[in-house]
Amino acid sequence: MTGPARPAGGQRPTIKDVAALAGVSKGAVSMAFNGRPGVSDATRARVLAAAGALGWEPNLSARVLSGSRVDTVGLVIARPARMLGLEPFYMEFISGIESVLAGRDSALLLRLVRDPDEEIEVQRAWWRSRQVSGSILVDFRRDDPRVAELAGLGLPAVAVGHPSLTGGLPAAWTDDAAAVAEAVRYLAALGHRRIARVGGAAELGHTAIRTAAFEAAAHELRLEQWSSTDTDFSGSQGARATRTLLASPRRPTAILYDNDLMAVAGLSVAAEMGLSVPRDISLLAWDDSQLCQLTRPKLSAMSHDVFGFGAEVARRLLAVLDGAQPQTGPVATPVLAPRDSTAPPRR
Amino acid sequence: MTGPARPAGGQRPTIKDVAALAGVSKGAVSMAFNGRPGVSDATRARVLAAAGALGWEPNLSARVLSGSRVDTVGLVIARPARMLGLEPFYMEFISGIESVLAGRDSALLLRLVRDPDEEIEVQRAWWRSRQVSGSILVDFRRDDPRVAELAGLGLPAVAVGHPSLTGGLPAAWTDDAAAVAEAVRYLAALGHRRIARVGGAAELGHTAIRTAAFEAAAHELRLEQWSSTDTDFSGSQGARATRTLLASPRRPTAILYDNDLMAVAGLSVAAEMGLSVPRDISLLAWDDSQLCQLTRPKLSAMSHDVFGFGAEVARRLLAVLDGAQPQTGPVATPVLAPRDSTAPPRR
DNA sequence: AACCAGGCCTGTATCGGTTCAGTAAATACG
DNA sequence: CGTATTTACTGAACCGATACAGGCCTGGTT
Repeated sequence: MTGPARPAGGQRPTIKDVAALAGVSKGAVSMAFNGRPGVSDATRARVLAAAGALGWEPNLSARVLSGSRVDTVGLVIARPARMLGLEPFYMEFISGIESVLAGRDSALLLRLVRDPDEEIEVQRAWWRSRQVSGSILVDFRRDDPRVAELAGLGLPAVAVGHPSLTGGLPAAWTDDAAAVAEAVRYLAALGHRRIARVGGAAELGHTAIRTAAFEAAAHELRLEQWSSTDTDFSGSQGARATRTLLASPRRPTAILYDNDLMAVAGLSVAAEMGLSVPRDISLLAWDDSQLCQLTRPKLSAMSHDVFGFGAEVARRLLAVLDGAQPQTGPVATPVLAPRDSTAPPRR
Repeated sequence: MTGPARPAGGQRPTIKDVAALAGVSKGAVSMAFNGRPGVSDATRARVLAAAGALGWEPNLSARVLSGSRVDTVGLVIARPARMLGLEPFYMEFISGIESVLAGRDSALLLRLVRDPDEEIEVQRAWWRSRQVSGSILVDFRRDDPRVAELAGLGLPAVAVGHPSLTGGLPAAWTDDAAAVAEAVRYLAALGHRRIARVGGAAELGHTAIRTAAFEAAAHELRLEQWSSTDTDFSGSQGARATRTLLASPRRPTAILYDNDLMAVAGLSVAAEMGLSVPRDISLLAWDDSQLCQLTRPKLSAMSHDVFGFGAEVARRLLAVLDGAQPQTGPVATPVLAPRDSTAPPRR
């Protein structure tokens, strides 16, 4: 006994089936289901019952096609896959984005690519084919080609990065310059006069910003010696850079890292070279993921709320999609979380 | 001087605009653009030129609606956000999935939720509204409600988990039982007679499988003493479990962990308690992300190719979507990567 | 010269929704 | 009680693509 209302196996029901079962027109089903006025309470109830019975949910494509707003947010990350696995940053950032999107029935379309040009291709295709209603852009470079390209496209976007990098796009960023300055001042206040920094990827704009801020702070505090090295953010390069620093004739007494992972690597290099942390060398991490509290000694770090950062970025993008005035501004500045890997230098 | 072919600001061109510019009908544009026969080479060239000039890309929704196959793959991860940030596993797994999807112009729709019931809701909505053409399911539990639910829906899926957990769904898994057995045999061969295990989340099926395999191996090898503790995979719980173990009167001489993070945590607990690794206690990690090589001593680990695992799962799902016979079977078994955290026990 | 076969292209139906003008019935008003 | 207003709903147009039946050439056969 096959009910005529339920189409044959595998077939998903359409609005027509629901309309037939409820004994109304397609239009009425649409109004009822979307909570629009124009149908009586009784009819609305009948429609919802019919939809429930058939397990009907409006076809998203059809909905989008007929002009409804549906928010799918795009995120493209352009870093080598191997590098991503270990970066706690992104997963937490994504979690934050999701926490906001979930409440709005929006979804995150994620794509990992190799380089910025490929990202542009993806963003362009997504936008033109209407797969996304807006995008979140990360990892800006100096003179980032995405700025002009995406602005030209008209793709609504929120950029994660300092305005000096993100052009006219609505942006959100952490004040890394201030954070670096705080970090250096803290180390200097402990008495350190020779401070090194193991930075991130040279091509990324925020690395340059931090490097400049580091130099400025070093000058201002009249440090005896300082240096910045660039890496690819990986643990192995962090280790290598640390090894070089610690093997130099007048080695630094403190090192500032651009992420947690490299600081962890630095910790074992110090051990490997027979140096005690923080007695012989102070280490200061960046991001402050859980990792920092799992090492021995626990890592002091510049700490920020990555989850909240992601959430805020998502909120701003949704606001843009709602047609609100784009909000551009910094989010909370990373603050120092002093733990056991920093101390005054031995004299 | 506004060309009539280019619609006003912000408006994305449609197939109609392209047709007009190329001086042909919509149908011809469709054929030309999709490489179908029925148009002359000259016309095809004109159409492609027009499309390029306008920056036209077919509207995905319209395409899907009119019956074309477009693959969007869904992935829902049901774990607390805080736990995800530090799990290198997922990012690498996702990278692997992406590496395959990218070649097929498919995208990954990602959603993070709190619990399996919420996941079912999401999957159901995605499928019914045709947002995804298939899904990848992870983190199976005993009697997982998703099996029946999604099979009933008819959602094409590939399950990541042992068939004893994934019901009739096409599945891919690592042979954790064999890997645990190898781990225990290795430790026993080194001379360890008291071995403990710090396991993952009790509710996850693969944790149960590993626990059972651990017990079986312990029996088989007539170990003097063994125990398994469950955790939530977090570093802090890994540390706590380790502390308890090492503080017990007849403490184990070797500990096997269910992920890298907890092993790292274990390492610092050992240090904190004045125990030397591997002289006083051997530690063996699981997954073998980059992290294992950044600690001191370097962590021995059960190593597997998470990136490749993700890629294989994606390949199997795409095969299912292509209508091929679903492929169910294990992927490569984790193998031992001995490093510096395991050694014969002190006598 | 008449006919047929392809090749190339147009026109229209279709997918599954939303929207809106229009209509019929119910209610309000004078 | 007749007319204006409101409410509840229908039917058709439309979104932007694809698919397919059919029309018009051109060239080859008989």
